[in-house]
Amino acid sequence: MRITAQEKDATRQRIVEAARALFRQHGFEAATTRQIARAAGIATGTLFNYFPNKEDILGQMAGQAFAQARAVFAKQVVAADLEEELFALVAAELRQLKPLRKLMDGLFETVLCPLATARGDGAEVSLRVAHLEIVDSIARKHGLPEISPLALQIYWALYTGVLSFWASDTSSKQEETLALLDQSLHMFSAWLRGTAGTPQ
Amino acid sequence: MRITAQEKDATRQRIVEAARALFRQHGFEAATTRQIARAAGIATGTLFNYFPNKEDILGQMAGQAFAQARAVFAKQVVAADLEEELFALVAAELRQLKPLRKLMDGLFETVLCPLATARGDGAEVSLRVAHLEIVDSIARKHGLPEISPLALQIYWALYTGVLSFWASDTSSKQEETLALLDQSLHMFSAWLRGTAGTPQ
DNA sequence: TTTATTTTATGAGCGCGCTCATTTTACCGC
DNA sequence: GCGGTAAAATGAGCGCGCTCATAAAATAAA
Repeated sequence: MRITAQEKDATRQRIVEAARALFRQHGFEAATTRQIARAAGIATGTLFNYFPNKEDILGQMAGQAFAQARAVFAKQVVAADLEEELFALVAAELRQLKPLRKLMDGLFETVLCPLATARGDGAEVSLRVAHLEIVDSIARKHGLPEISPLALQIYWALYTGVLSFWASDTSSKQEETLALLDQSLHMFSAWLRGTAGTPQ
Repeated sequence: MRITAQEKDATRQRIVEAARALFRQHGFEAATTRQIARAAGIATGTLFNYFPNKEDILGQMAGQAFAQARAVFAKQVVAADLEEELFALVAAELRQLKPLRKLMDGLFETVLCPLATARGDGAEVSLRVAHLEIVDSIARKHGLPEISPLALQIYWALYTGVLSFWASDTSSKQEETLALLDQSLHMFSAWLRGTAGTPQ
């Protein structure tokens, strides 16, 4: 029973869309994998042939949003300095993630949790690594030598801090999140400039 | 069946000690509430008369460690500046938390997760609020006007970043964590000084 | 076409955290 | 002592995420 790649992808996407609807309606925790499977027209067990666990379904949705954000970001005008460009990057991500905002708690448990450092389970790492690679490339473009692992660690802490604040930011246009992001990046890039010359 | 407060406390502590042993032996996830209850000499259901959920048992253990750390910190010599004093505070916490280091993943899911901001479920908030209150009092003691909610948000992001890095820091004396803490606090306090005079 | 082989789908079943109707226990006034 | 009462303990049971032995389906070999 060999099946074409497109058929598999179609099923995967059916699962994701079924999950999207149920997550929106009931929330991440309350929506059950049995419901999702039923809505996607497959058996419960089959769902786990396509995704290793429930959280990775949400991870897939988030991954698509992040990919979209990167695409949007890639073709927009280059900002003047590092700080502004990082701001634009994260702002683009938030814009794409907006429909998933209320589901972010489901993502923080493993995919975006700061602990995602060293366990290397797959999706969680790829989201982190993918983002940090862009950050690194932006920094390089602005003439910074190389961002140390420690600096990336600090950046990631601030980044997840912004995301988690945003997840429960109910202000109309998320101005509070943008203020937090602005200040975080301001502090970070000032610190980066300050330690650029020092050894390590 | 009225029971004295000390009897309740004794049972609570028996549960915590049983859980401590089983968590250490099997890890947080693998140790089951049935095992813990059996080891503590009570029925499964009874356990949930003493703790609302499994994670709060670990939360209790962590809470005791944090309280101990605060006690140690309170009676040590005052550091010269804000940065050093915050460093001493967190270092004291890490020292007390050391036996729980491998269990930290169980704590990050809700108790220490950056999301703990606005949900206000109890233990998670009290750990956060308790720590931030000490930070605030230290800052005041060093003549800083008042730490804005935004600044506290940034501090908490950095703090949880340090804790989560530490949770999987296998270097012998956690030097890498201490370096991260040092740099994080250096950046934060420099930023604090820089924005102290500016309007918000 | 028939048989063998491999891939995919299936859903009963497992152990989990946790609940709740019921039973047991400790204390009161008499 | 002895019911009455309220607090606390109990464990069968629930629904969950997830597994895995089995069935079904698709291809390859004959």
